[in-house]
Order: sequence, then C-alpha cells, then structure tokens
Amino acid sequence: MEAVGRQDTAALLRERGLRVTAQRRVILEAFREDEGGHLTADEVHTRASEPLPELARATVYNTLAEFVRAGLLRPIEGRGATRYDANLDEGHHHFRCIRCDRLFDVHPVGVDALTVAEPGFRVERTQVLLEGVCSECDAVPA
Amino acid sequence: MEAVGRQDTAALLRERGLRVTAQRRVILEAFREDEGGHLTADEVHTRASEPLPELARATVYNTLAEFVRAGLLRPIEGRGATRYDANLDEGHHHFRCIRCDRLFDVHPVGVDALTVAEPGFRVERTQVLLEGVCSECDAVPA
DNA sequence: CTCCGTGCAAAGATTTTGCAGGAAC
DNA sequence: GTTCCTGCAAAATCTTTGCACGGAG
Repeated sequence: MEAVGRQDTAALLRERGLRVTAQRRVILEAFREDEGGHLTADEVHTRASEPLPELARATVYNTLAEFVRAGLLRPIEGRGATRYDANLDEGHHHFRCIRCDRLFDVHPVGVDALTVAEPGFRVERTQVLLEGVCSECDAVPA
Repeated sequence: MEAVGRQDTAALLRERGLRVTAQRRVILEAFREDEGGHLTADEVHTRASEPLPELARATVYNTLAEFVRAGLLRPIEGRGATRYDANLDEGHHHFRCIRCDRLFDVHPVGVDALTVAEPGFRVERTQVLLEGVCSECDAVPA
C-alpha cells in the first residue's frame, strides 16, 4: 500500500536477519514497483535485470525462497509458474483470470471463518483462489 | 463415494460424449480404485500402466485434460505436480500436508459464502487450499 | 577474516507438441 | 470410411543443485 523508499529496503532486509546485497535489494524493489505485486520468478528476473544485468536466474529463485522463509513474500501456486505476493495482509485472497492469466487481490465476503481449525489437521496456511474472467477480458469478444 | 463397476465406466464416457478406449477406461478406473482420488499425472500413469503397459505418458496428460473439460475431474494445482480430483462435490475443499505432500478432502465450516460474486469479476471456480501438517505426520518427531 | 550469497552451468521435474498409424463410431 | 485418439520422441517450461569465487558483516 504505502510506497517505501529505496533506503528502507536495506533496513527491511536487515530487520529480517538477511544480509544486504545488491541482488536482494533490486529483487525486493521489483515488487514495490509492480502494481499489484504478483510476479513470477521469470518476471522478477526480467525486471531486476534492468538495474543489475549480471543477475542470474538461480539467484532469483534462491532469493525468492529466502524471502518467503523470512516472511517478506507469499507464494501463490497455481497454473504454470508460481507467483509471489508482496501483500502480506492475511485477509485478502486472489482472483486469476483464465484468459489473461493475471492475478488480482480480492476481499471476498464471508471467508473469515476459514481460519477455523480443521479437526485432525494443524492448519498453518490458507489459500483461496477464485478463477474466472476479469472485466477487461470479458469486454473482448474472443 | 459409491463404487462404480467397470461396465459403468464405458457408459460414463459415452454419456460425456467421449469415445470409449481402453486407455480412457483404465485411467478413469485408476481414480475409482484410489482412496481419496487425488492423483498426479505420474501416479495415474503408474497405476494405469499395470493393466495397460503400453500406455504413454503423453496419452495420460491428453486424457486428463480431456476429462477435465468433460467435467469428470477437477485439477488441483499447487506445489509441484498438479493433482486431479475425482470428487466433484462442489462443497468440499482440500488440505495439503506440507510434510508428506498428500492431499485430503475437508469440509471446513463457514466457506459457503465463498460463492458470493466478486464485483468486477466473473467467478467460475473457487479453490480453497488449507496447508499444514496432517495428524499422521504430526505424530512423528521429525 | 569468516561465512554466506552469487553466478554459472547442468540436471531434474513437469507438461506440451508434431506427426503417423490405428481404433472407435 | 471418417474422425479422433494414441504412441513415440523431442522440446518447452519451470525449478533445483553443486561448486568455486567474491562481497557482507
């Protein structure tokens, strides 16, 4: 929601016990600059390569996994490549357009009870994915 | 829920407008014989290869996609390989154990309101995935 | 200085595609 | 007989791994 300055990026990394490197900074900033903030590893690589052309794909994968462990990102698994969500708000869920494959944040009504414990299972995470056609694609005949 | 005989398998395929072939029959029967019915393409291939050793992997993928289009299976996307669900009951959702990676059917309380239309999006499908540790894995120290 | 992160390349896993032969209807 | 499915093999996609160098703390 709130835009965070570049200098804060380093502080955020340090806060989470992560070493500050140029790679981590540009990767984290790629999410801040993205409207919506739902990027695939490949998209992150493309964007972060602009300021840092030497950046290897493997580093992107390693770093994204690191960020997930540190609680900076949340992986959204679905069709094809995994997308990473920088919006850590527990109350939101996702809508994927089956036409354009984009991912949107949504706040559906009536999902709050989902945190209810399931007997026999220790629930640690909940992922709600709505699928359909977004208004933009719905306007197109095809 | 109810076990369906082999002879019904062919009828079911015909009903859905699908040609009846040995491959499709053994693939569909693999789901009936599986407790829980959440198989990956590879698991389907392994099981269906028993009665039909010539069965190619590509055929399994093609056939599963066909079955999804025909409404016989529902794809459950998540970490790693996609699992296919033979339980078409709209009211159930899934729990994945992050230790053993198995998928269980669950009926969490309070999810009914999820079918609520999301303004601006035409929702066609809803996928709720709970993640955590199953009771079986929870009993193991590691 | 020490440790951890990075880059490179290669392998691994999953899924898709093209085409010719063959079976279902 | 016509149409659609299957098998084979190869490629495309997405992700992980091993190892040596180099920069962060």
